Amino acid sequence: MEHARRYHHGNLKNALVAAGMSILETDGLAGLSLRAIAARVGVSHAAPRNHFGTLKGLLTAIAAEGFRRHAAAMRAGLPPAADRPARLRAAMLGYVRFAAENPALFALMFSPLHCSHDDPALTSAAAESYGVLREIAAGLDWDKADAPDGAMRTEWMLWSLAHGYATLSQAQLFRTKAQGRPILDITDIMPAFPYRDPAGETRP
Amino acid sequence: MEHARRYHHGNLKNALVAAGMSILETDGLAGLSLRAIAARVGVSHAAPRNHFGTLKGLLTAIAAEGFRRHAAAMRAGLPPAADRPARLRAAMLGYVRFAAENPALFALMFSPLHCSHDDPALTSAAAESYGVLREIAAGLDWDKADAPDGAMRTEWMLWSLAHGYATLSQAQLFRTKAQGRPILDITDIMPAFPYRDPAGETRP
DNA sequence: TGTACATCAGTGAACGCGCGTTCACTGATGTAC
DNA sequence: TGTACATCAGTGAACGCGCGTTCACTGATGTAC
Repeated sequence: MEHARRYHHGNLKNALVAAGMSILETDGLAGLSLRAIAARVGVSHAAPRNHFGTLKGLLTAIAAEGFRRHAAAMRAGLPPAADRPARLRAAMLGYVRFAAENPALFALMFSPLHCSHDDPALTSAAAESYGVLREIAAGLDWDKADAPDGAMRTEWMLWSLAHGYATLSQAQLFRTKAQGRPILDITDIMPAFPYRDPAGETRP
Repeated sequence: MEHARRYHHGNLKNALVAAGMSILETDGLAGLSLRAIAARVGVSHAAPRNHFGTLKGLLTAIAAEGFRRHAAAMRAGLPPAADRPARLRAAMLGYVRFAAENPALFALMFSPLHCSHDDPALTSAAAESYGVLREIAAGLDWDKADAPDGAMRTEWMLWSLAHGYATLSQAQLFRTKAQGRPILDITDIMPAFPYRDPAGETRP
């Protein structure tokens, strides 16, 4: 079979999302137009409508895939469950590394201008990322761990730290003037939270 | 004098920045075009060129003004210097409140797509905000305070926490599913850092 | 196994829009003498 | 105090572009009988 151009693509929906990812890598968020995505796949720019309705729908699907990869990236480097402080560090590093390696995708994922954050597929994909930190956060000891919604506070605290660090280092606004070198990684600004229950080796 | 439309505006540079602010409030970041800004002032859309060169120059100036207001907002609610833990809380709350009240401006300020983060005027305005946290961070005690670049780590840690929280709460992606209510404010996710040197009342 | 037909997933042309930039120009301002 | 002139800060028209959407259409697929 000659692999000839067929009228029906067969897997256009996924292909469009993949093309979007590829454009984000090469041209950044500014180049991510409906026409550019369709062209990358080699399809009429009216075609995406059948699968995503509007541009925002397509961008939202790309962002959702971004969250899935984000979660996977965080999980990828996790050491065995026994050493929980090491797992915490690895997850935070994974969060930041993903943002650094996929800046445009990362920006898209959190941009309400580009995608619909109330889309169920997007929120459930985002929950995958969230879930990683939720696991990590369980049993972590600090002064607000016993307050109402303690577990939720812990998750938010870690998430905010990672997200803020990732965003700010990308903006490159706040490097030290004195020596012009940035802080090396996020673990340098993480308080040393001990874990307290069963499995924990404790000293981070 | 009839206040007639004069050929020369007299204060166009500032007027354009102010118009930009106003558009950000009413129409958001998506509505912030050169033509829209010029129209708001009542001037030809070629006029801004004389003062800002390109659109990006104008947006950068708006972002710089944003940082100045951001710094002012953080300083506004600060209690007297004696109660340092209270000052810390107030500064962090101010950071987040500013972002919540000016979401579009806040997004612009940190968007490399829209403004030039290497512009000297912008970085120096940003340093004003940074300076507030630097003050607050001095003398704060935690386990990395004595590490190399301890002061810088402290600033970054606070800044990341505030920025991450501000951004994530705007995205509205990560509210608790269980009860659907968000964490109330950033102090709920701040570790209780004591201060340790002279003026500190210590217990936060 | 064949045929009719509904449905689906594409095409390609056209629409209208708002955008940032450029350009020749003109009105106003300020300075030198 | 008056005049010439350079400089500055606007105008408005035109340019060309890429955008998302719409629409009538057509080729392919799948299902009923």
